[in-house]
Parts: sequence; structure tokens; C-alpha cells
Amino acid sequence: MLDHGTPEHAVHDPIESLRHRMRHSAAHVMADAVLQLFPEAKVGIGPPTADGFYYDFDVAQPFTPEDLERIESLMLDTIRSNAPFVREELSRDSAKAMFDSQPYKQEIIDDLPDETTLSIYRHGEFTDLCQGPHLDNTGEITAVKLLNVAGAYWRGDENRPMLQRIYGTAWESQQELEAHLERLAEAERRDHRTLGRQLNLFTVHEEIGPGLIVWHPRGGIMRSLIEDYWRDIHYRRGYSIVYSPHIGRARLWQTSGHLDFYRDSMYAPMQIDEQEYFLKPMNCPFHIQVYRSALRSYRELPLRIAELGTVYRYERSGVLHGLMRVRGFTQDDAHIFCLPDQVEAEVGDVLDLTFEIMSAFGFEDYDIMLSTRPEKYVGEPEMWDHATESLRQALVSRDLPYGMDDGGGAFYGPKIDIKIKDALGRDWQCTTVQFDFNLPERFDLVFQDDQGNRSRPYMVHRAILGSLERFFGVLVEHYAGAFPLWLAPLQAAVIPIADRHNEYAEQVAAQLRDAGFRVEVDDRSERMNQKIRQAQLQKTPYMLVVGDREADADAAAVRTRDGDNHGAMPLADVIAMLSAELDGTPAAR
RNA sequence: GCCGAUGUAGCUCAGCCGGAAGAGCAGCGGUUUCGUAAACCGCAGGUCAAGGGUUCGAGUCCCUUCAUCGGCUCCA
Repeated sequence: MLDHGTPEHAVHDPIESLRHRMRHSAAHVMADAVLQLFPEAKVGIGPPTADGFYYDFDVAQPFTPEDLERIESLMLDTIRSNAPFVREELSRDSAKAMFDSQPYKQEIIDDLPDETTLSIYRHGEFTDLCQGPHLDNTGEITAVKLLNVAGAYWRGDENRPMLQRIYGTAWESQQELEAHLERLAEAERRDHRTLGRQLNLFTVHEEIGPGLIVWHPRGGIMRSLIEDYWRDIHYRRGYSIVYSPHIGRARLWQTSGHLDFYRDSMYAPMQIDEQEYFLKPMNCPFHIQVYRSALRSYRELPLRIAELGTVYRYERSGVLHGLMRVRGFTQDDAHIFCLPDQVEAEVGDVLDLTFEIMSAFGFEDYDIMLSTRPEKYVGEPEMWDHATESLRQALVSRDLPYGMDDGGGAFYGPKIDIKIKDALGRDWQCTTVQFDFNLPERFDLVFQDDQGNRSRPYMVHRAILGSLERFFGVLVEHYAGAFPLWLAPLQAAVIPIADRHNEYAEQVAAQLRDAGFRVEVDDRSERMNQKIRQAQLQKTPYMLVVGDREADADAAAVRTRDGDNHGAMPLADVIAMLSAELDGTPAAR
């Protein structure tokens, strides 16, 4: 997950400023090397990124890994030569002339506003159109490494040519570079797709179809724990939970407008009794039917209708990714229908609920974004302003820092998106709170107000976990598969030392099960070491080793997955210890 | 969808210049009964992603399709 673009504040932090200049300079040195090896290459742009840099090239043949090695080696030569970076300003005409063999540079020059001062940076024989800033000399690039190459559209436009983008990273010291590479390796070790297989949580099958998830027993128990907690807290917060079908007639999607502007992302219709039915890509129209099933009074509002609703969307083949981007997924969806003066409190309640739920799953860091009215929109500007202000107030009154995405709202309403930060500091989009000024119109939603008039309610979509699939994938990576006790699919493995201890092991397991714990006995005819290894690899929180000594004392030797051996403990103490660990979690008893 | 790479046993992977499909782990059968991260012996396991082509001969070369991976674009 590379986060492109360097945040404003980065330029003011001395270390970030140095990295920014170093990476930008490394990009130039890389382009220099590429042009030495491939003189016919046309260059695109080469900016620094949040943790590295890239440069785009138009070349006849895509780069190979061997090319990258040659490029990197030439870069090291340039760095050793310690060539100075020299800035020059020049006129538009001379810039056009200087880059006359570089069509992409021509385009950049043409698109720059007239008042822009054009500048170039040179080092050695290489010159690039560039604002800077750069290091003083190539020799100041301390630690650099090229990572990979991939296609990228010129200017991010899929109708423009596809260039070859080489990614690299640069750091102020070899240690920092190695630490970064170690972070990448750690992220790979935590990959939920790998852990999902190793821990037997879920699979995806070519025979079933891409982007369609099969939850295995171990993933299944975790999902039901998540769902149970979710339902419980939603009931307590005044939500009503409903169920709705997976398909609906074309007419429904016609009314909702989905067939007009979302059809490309919907699964093709099926013909039943000469009627077209579509798999649902969203739950909204169904919840709206719940709302419309009666003439609503203002006394009933706010009405909060929630569902763990499974939807299907045709996502383009190249975007699918494990559990993070799938074609069939379950949203923890809810729609809130309310009065204008209830809006702010409702949004605030959603925020509070979000932080309570996320905190229960161990997520404490958030990145909040408020998105406002785009150029194309539906609804009245006054309603947009009111809704946007209530979103903002809900954030401000809770002292929540947030960023603005001006014009980044959906066409039907402003929204707040919340990203959670995982254990490796990576952001994941989960929560969204969106106003909708479109569907209430289309479905002609009304309520009877206290004057006896029919009024239009506000409608708010919200999902907290987002999709259960994605959230589960994030959980796996956040904990690297070592889930907290309350979520662990298997909480304790009872390990008999020899076959003659199997019977006692079963008694131990039975007592723990009676106390409400998920326990299995490993009664294979294997050595204890092997059983411990197995439990370790499965990241089972507790291993209860039982042999002659424990059987005689109604005890178990407790080992935790961090490798600590806590010695023999009476079973009652073991149960008390595990119960204490559940205090303060959704599984507290 | 686009660019590139990949697809061999349940899993992870080897298989050279086109000439008789391999290993480890897992599984199964036996032996072993063990004190905190892998006991020993044996057995079985394959339409080499699918389809087409070139060739005396294809896991290997070519084409198409499917899927996966890394990116891009997209993500009401």
C-alpha cells in the first residue's frame, strides 16, 4: 500500500525533508541510468513518495529484473561520482527546445500555467525538468535500492499510454534502508492470504470463482464471534436488525437508479418468470422498503435499520485481492432515517459506536476524512451545507482531528470516511458515514411531521467494519494471526504427553469447555514436542500439557504462545486465569 | 480492464538444450509412549491450470482462455 504524494507537514520535518530530497534525487539518478542503458526511452515523471520514489518510462520492451540490477549498478556509479545537482531557470521556449525529443516533458511544459518559472536540474550529463528541491550532490544519496517494476498509465489515465514504472526506495542510512526492507518482509509474513491458509481460516477457489470467499470452520467461528458482538452492541444502541433477500427485480434497481449508473458493477440479470432479477450490489433499497412499509410518524424517528447484508459486485479482475477486495462480501450496513435536527446527534452516535467497536478489536489509531459536495450532485445546496456542517460538528465536538477532501463526496451526499491504522501503521478504509439526498427522492420517502404535513426524512448510510471480509483480513494482518484470546478460534490445546494421558486430557478439556472455552485435545500418537510445535504454528494462545504429574494433581502445565512455560497450575486456577484475560473484551463473562 | 510475471502432488517448491514426472511437509499404515517448537520405517498421492498448435516426441516451444501475484486505473 504505497501512499503516493508527500504530505505538507513532511517538508517541515528535517528528516522527512532530507528523505524527500534524497528520493527525488534518486529518481533523477535512476532516470539518468535508464537513459544511459536505453537511449530511446521517453521519460514521464519521477516523484518521491511516502517511503520511496518512482520514475515512469516509455520503452519498447518492459524492464526485466536483470535490467533493474544493471540500472541500480549504474546508479551506484553516479552516486560514487558525487556529481553536484545544479539548478537553472529557463524560458518556456528554451525548455521546449531542450526536451524536444521528450513528448511527455513537452506535454508537462504545455500544461504548466504561464506564470510558472521553469527550472531544470542537472547532474553529470543528465538534465530533467524539475521544481526541486534536490540534494547538493549525488554522493549524498546514502542508501538506495530498486524494488520492482510495473505498468502505470501516463498521468493516471487509462486511455493514455501505459508506461513502465520503476519503484525504488532511499534512506538516510543503510540501517534505515534495512529497517524498511524488514518492514516490507514483516508485512509479507503477515499477509492474510498466507495466514488464512496456514491457520485454516478461509480459501478462495478457482472452481467457485474469483473474489468469492469460503470461510472454513476456524474462520467461521471468528466471524460468528464478530457478528454476535456486532448484533449485541447494535441492539443496545437502538438499532433494529433486519434480513433481506440476495436478489431483487429489475424494477427495484430501476427506481433506485442503480441500473442507470451502477450496472457495469452488477452481476448480469437472471430471467425468472419472464422477469429480470439482479444480485444485490447494495442493501439500501431493501432497508428503504422496510421504511416504506408503513406511513412513518416523526415520533418514530430516528429509525435505525441495520443488517449484515451480503452483496455482490462485479469488480474488475485486476483489482481483486484476498479478502480486501472481493466480489461477494457482507457489509455491516445500516441506514438511519431521521429529522433534520437529529442529524448531528445521529452522526455523533455513529462515531462513538465506531470507536467503541474498533477499540474492542484493538484498533486505536484513526485517519478521518470529511468529503464535501462535488461538482455533479443531486439535492439542495442548503441540505448539503446542513449535512456537511453536522458531520463537521460531530467531529469537532469530539476533538477528532480530520482532513478535508473538498469536492470528494459522492454525488448524493457528503461523507466521513475513517481509516484504521494496523500494527504496522498501514491504513485501511473501513468505516463510512454518508448522507444520501438521492434515494429518499427516488423512493419518495416521507414521514408525517408534528404539523400533520408530509416531510422528507434525512437518510444516512453507515458501515462501521465496512465489509466483514475486509475487516477480517485486516484483523489477521494486525495480529499476524495471533488473535487475542476472545477471538482465537482455538483458545487452548490440551497436549497429553503419552497416549495413557489421553483420558485425563479429555477430562481437562471437558472442564474448560464447561467454563465456556474453545478447547481441543491433540491425541495424535506424536511426541509432545511435535504437538507443541503444531499449537505454536497455529498460534494457539494456551497449551495445556498433561502427564503423570498433572493427572495426579488435577492440574495442567501451562505454556503460552509467546514460548513461556508457566509450570503446573490447578485447573481451577487455569480457568480463572483465562477468564481474567477475557475481562474488558466482548467475551467478558 | 491495462502492463508485466507466474501456474508441476493437499501445501511449499525443483525439473538444464524438447527425449521415462521429483523432493520436503501434510495424509495413510506400522513401530515408538516420549516433559515444552519437527521420533523412525513404509505406502500412496499427478489430465504438469484448460483448450488448441508445432514436432518422430511437449511440463519444457507457439497461440487462446482461465486463475493467481506485483502495479496502474477503479472502488456510491
